[in-house]
Amino acid sequence: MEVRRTTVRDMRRSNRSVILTSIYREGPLSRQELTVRTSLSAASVSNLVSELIAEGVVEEAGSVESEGGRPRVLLRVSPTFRYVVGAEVGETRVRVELFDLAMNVLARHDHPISTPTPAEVVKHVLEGLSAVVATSGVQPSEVLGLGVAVAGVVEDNAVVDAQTLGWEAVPLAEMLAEGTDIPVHVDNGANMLGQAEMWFGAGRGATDAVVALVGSGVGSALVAGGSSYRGARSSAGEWGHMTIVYGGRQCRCGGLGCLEAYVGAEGVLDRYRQAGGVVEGDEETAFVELLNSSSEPAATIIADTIGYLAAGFANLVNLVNPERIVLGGWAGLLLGERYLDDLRTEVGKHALRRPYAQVSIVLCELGRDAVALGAATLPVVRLLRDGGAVPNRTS
Amino acid sequence: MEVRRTTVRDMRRSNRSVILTSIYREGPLSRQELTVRTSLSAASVSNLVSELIAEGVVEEAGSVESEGGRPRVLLRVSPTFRYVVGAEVGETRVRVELFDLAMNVLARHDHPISTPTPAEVVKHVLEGLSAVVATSGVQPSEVLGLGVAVAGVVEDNAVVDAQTLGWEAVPLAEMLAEGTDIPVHVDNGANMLGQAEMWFGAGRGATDAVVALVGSGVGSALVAGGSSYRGARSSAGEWGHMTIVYGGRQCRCGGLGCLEAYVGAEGVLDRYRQAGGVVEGDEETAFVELLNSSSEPAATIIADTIGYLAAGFANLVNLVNPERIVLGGWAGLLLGERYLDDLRTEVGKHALRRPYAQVSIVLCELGRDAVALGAATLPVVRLLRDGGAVPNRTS
DNA sequence: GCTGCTTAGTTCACCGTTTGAAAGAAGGGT
DNA sequence: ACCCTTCTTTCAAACGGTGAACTAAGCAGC
Repeated sequence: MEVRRTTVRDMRRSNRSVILTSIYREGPLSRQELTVRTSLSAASVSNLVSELIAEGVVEEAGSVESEGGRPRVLLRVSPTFRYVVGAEVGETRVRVELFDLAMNVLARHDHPISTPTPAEVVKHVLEGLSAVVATSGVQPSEVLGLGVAVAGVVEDNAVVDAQTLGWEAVPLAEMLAEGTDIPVHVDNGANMLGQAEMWFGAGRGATDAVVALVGSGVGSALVAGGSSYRGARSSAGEWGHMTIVYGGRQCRCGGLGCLEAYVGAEGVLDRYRQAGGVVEGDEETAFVELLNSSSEPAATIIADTIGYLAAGFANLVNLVNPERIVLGGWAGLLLGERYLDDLRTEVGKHALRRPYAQVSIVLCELGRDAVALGAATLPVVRLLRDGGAVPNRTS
Repeated sequence: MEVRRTTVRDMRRSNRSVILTSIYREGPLSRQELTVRTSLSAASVSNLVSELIAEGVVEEAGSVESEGGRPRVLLRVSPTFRYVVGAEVGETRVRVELFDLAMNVLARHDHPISTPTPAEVVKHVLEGLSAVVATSGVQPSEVLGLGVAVAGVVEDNAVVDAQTLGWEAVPLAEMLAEGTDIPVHVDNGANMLGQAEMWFGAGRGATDAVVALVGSGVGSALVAGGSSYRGARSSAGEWGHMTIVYGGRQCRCGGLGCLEAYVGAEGVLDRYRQAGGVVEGDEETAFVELLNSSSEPAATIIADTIGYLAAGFANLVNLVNPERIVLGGWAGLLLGERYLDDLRTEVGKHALRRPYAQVSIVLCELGRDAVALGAATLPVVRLLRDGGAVPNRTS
């Protein structure tokens, strides 16, 4: 029932946000087009836009001739108004990237890690932040915010639970804030990858979608009504541990018959070995080898994997009725590149006709390096929501 | 990205809506309490409330002494300001009920049906509408709206697909509107039952919940962020056809291993028969008999059913991270009354620890007759959303 | 009954916001 | 030079929320 009062000032902020968001998300637009899209009056658009231009958030970007009359002046969010930094805390590295508001990478900094403590991660992220700011030549005061993606459950900017890192109840944002004046946002890695795909990849234009990530493990990001859905306590989207074979294979989560135990790369290779298959090397090369193998057990395992994955997709289709499912993750991409059509038809066998007919199943476009990009959108989201009002910090 | 402009009049409507909704949902409140809850100024609350009182939407309802000062005057939505009608189009009957705004039933009208055509349903609903209006003595102009619940997928007030009725693409609201001046809303039956539970039953206070309905078939209503989630095209919540045993029992939807094939009453009885159990009578008495049986096969079937249902619940818990799951439907209630604790512990075996710890699993409080009640909330929702502005009709 | 105290609700001048109408600006055509 | 079209800005008017001052309504103590 979260209804909020509105005051006369909220109105202006809200309309600034509407205009700024339109300009940012729907490319260069003229004031005229803005009046149509936002259904604000031309007077208000003019008023608000001139304010945004005066503040430097928006700039004019050429003009386009109209039908016989005065040409329209195009507006865009000034890419260099502010900059944003995204960080990916992975299992093997900490990557920090600095972007302008058009999301061009201006600097990158990687640091290898292995089973790091929170303090180490904080140190590496802050080092990376300093490094990318320094190499890009951007003033620290021009950095709008730092978004950090972590592989774990994140509640209120704190990492509540990150099993792969062995973390529990780590106030990461707070810890980072002690080392920088730049506003810090922390969020879940899968959601950030999903966010990147939704804004810049295969999810563009969709409002109800699922970004399904299949790697060694399996997860997903849910998008409902245009924004990320996190459930009651930020842990929604745990698609990998959905029971799909009641009483089936043991999963590392302790349960039986989880989807992850069948379609996660680890589970797939394990099933392959049990079927007599032989694989060597690290997980990824082994997985590729399996996919390229022409042996009988390999073919069976792959077909079964597609079947299980299809059932997992069908469960999503039935339950949340998305308009689009975006398949990603390194193993998901490897599978999808080869068997996307099979997957689609298999989903049709498990899903209800109507929602199946309404969903399109596509592959991720951005690859797994988009996590930092997704994280960097966090400050941008905030900028757009606040209508271009930037927190004034002393720096 | 559905962002909307705000005008100075939207503001007033929005704030009227905030106040009216608070009064309606959070019981009798004083102006003083409204200023706190809505964070509006006392001046605005006073202003808006006096307008609402002048229009008759809100009325004063006694007063409560405060700590030593002037007593607070309690406000409530006037139960007799307008009336609403809810209709349930079931498989065996059309029930129409008329409520005041406090949702007291003032009149009821039932009509038995069997495999009816759309035209017949329209006729019976309109007859029921006339009947309840007549017997209650309410003026037709005082009826705010008619909500109709149908067992099928409803998109934009039209029944898109109702398999049990054999309907496809039936513009039900339009057809009904030809026979009455009262505004008509049509929606899915499971969602309406969920809505009733969320407002008046076991779902009160929750913002992220699932109402799980187990009868002969299995369905659910999803509630996300305080309002019903319908997915991209209104068919979200098809929980019953989630694959839970890959390659398992044939389901009537055509798929294999759907949850419904294991925990729907039909599926349960079928499994019982296959295990050598003998049951007689109609489905419901047979189901009760099975539950009351002390035979070995019955015990096994029941334990298995709880297990499957738990896995289905766990999938919800993992995927959508609700704060509450409300179990209903006639079979669900029969099971839940006996085995709710077992069910809870079984869910714990299939779900991830964190989201499991955050969810509470409870039983429906309203029984299955609440469908019409839920449908009747549709016009109320609209009234609250519009801040008490009623469509002025000539009647 | 009067006074003082406390809390609830109302009135009013003021500020900020959107808006329609009118005016202005910028191009093309003749 | 003039008119036409289309985009953009200016301006007075209308409207809504707010803080501050004010009124209302109860209680307690004397």
